[in-house]
Amino acid sequence: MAEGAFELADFLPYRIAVLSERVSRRLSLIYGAEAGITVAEWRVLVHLARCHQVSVREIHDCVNLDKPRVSRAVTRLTEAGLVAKTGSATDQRLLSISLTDEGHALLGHILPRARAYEDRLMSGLTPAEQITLVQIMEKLHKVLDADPEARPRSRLDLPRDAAE
Amino acid sequence: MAEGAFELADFLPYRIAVLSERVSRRLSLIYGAEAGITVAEWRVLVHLARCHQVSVREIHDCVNLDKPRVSRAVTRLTEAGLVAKTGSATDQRLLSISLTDEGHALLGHILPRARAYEDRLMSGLTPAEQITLVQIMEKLHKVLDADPEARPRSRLDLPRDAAE
DNA sequence: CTGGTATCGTTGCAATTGCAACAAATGTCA
DNA sequence: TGACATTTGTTGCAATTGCAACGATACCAG
Repeated sequence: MAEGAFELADFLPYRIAVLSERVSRRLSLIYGAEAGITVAEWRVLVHLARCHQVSVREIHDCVNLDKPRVSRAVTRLTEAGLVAKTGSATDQRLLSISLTDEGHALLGHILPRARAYEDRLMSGLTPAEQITLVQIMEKLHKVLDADPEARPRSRLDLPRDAAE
Repeated sequence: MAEGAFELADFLPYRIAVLSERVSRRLSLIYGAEAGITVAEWRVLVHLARCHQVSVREIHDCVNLDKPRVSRAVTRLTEAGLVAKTGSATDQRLLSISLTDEGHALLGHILPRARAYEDRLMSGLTPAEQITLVQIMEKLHKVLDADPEARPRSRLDLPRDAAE
């Protein structure tokens, strides 16, 4: 029985990967069709909407993209006029990246649709289930946090709202 | 308030993607270090352990990999001696792909570790939560099943054990 | 200052990916 | 039978990816 049938379809990492890819691909239709935006560019834009003046490294730390990916995404977004990058005055190494008006406008278009998509997903769950899902995902993260072999989490992905 | 801060870290598709990538990367250390196996090759091997004589298309249908990916994975696995591909007698187009003894041996090594990893993940959840997680993921899939824009699910990923 | 070290953003490069085109084999229908 | 569509597995190719190395700037100890 040690090698009882191994059901890939029941294997939790596989299940999560399949769901994740399906959810992501559907989402990418929204920002991909609306503007030729990739997932990296999407994450950068969204992050900039919140943190208005940030460096490449800060983005890298916050949205689960490696530095080269952020760098190239920012380059493309700059060429597309959605983002402006200016050198920091105090530290010549740093870039100060921010949304342009055009970038804000684009997000104004896309964010509502992204929210609507999330709402549609959520609508399949009861409010209790919505909370439970987040809690369970957090517990899985906790297991990985305790695993020295696992890649650490981005700072911003840690639970934030817990009572201090 | 229509543009109340959009928290990427609270956005469900992002959350799922981050967790999925973290879980997958940790898993890939197991089959990647054990043998230079990629995720595509891993899925093909596992599928072959269950379905002993299958074609490329069948694998493609079952493990959420596109045909070229399966084809190349099978090629590499064949070169590595883990898999044998023979032409079908009845239909010259079809390949009949199966594990070699060496492939079985490798899986004998890796599967217990994969199971142990899954168990470790699961150990962070109560038994009730384990069931709930699967149910919730299934509900999210259901939402996507109803969405004509979403990519359809693989046959094998549909819930199977439901009472007929 | 000055040499060594760390940080920042970029670039190179090999490998992977996704998608479409493709040849070969089979099926279909007159 | 013979033209046409379908299916199967592979290949081409452009684009993306992950990782390491790099130049440039800033920090720091003596």
